[in-house]
Amino acid sequence: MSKNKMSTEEKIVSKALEMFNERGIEYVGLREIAATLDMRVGNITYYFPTKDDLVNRLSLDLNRLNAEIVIDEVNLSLSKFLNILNQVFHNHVKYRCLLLSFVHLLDQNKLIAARYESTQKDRNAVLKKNMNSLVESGFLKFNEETQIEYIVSMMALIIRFWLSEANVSFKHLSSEKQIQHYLNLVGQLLMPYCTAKGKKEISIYLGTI
Amino acid sequence: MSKNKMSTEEKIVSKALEMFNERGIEYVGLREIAATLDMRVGNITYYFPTKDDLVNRLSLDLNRLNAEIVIDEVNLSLSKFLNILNQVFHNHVKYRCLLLSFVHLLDQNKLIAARYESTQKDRNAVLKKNMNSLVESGFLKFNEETQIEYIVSMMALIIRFWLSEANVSFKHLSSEKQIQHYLNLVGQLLMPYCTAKGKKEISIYLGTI
DNA sequence: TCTTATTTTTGGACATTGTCCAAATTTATA
DNA sequence: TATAAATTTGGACAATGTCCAAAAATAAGA
Repeated sequence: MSKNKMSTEEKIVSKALEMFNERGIEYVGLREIAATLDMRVGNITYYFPTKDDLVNRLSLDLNRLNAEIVIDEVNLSLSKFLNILNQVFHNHVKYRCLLLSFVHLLDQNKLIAARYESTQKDRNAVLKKNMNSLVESGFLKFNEETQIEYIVSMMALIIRFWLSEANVSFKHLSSEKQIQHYLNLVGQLLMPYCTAKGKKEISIYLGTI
Repeated sequence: MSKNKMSTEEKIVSKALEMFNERGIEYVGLREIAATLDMRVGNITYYFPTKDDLVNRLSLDLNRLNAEIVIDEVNLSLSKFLNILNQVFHNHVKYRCLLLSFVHLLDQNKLIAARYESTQKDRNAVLKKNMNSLVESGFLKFNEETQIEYIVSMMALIIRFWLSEANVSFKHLSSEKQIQHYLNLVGQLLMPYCTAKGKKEISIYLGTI
């Protein structure tokens, strides 16, 4: 992280993320970022012609970070699943500015909108596949297909907006405590559809974090 | 709604809501609103010194609208509860611009933030009281107190962010269909904690909307 | 090493934004 | 009708994202 060997572009990206996270994308001007880095605005627009391009870069970085999370689909357990969610939530905190501007970004930033469109269906499909894996390994049990759809919808809602809600309702709590709370919600969401084995593992996982 | 007998202030509020809903609060300039109403910006700032004041006015209007919804706390049933939620969701659609900018408004608009702070705890308390009413009238049954807390947390999340998610995931659906979807989610959320009587009423209510 | 390209950085312009205010106009009051 | 108050105007201000020609710094070729 030593600032010396950072390229100009890296410096801009890094500082922009820092300031955006602190005060919100919409409320940090490019000139402020430039001033902090002791350069002029035009220099930022040399690397990122528009602010949307800069924000899009951050969005790509978050995507890459999330893509690094390995999902063991064959041997999936409930604790592994919750652990993956835990990692996703931590990435969200690192790029919190994006999640807090989620709605506006999607109908303002064409670049991000286009990419999101193509990945969101995949995400829900992966969630659904994970639930089916957990059924097969005896952690979950559903009576109807609609119950899986319901669980997936709820999870999608939590994953997309947990940080937004935490930001308005649990601002006084640490990120760690916030994540704990929403992991707990996911656990309780799954509870009614757990086998005895599943209930046990959730309790253990939630008890140890 | 005839435009003639509207005062200047009413015209501004009405047109601002219309344009904000259409394109987002942050992306509609005061000069655009003024131009549409064939007046100058200064005229808007005469009634609303800052844009925040104008937005705050809309927020107050939404609060008033929601306050008009009558909650029969003594004879509450599940269908009545879902019906109330239905009305709230319709009000949200009318003031959609506010809900879509929810996060930013709360850490940008001091006026709205202060008011929200004082009402949000009440709202959760009301939700909790409603759940207890539904237990007493034999619609719901909880084994532990934590289950009620969980249900209330989930409902709060849905109520605050259903419109945001609908805006990114179900843009192609009509508002009516969107509301239907999220009422359904609430129904399925309650299902595992329903008595036979409760299950029946939810099925009926969700089957008829 | 000197010259020529190429990349990077600068400084200033532009239209637009929210905010502000003195002057002009309209409306109400006495 | 004369005076006071409320409303509307037009123009200013600083800050925003975007853009571009010229200057500076770096790399490449001789």
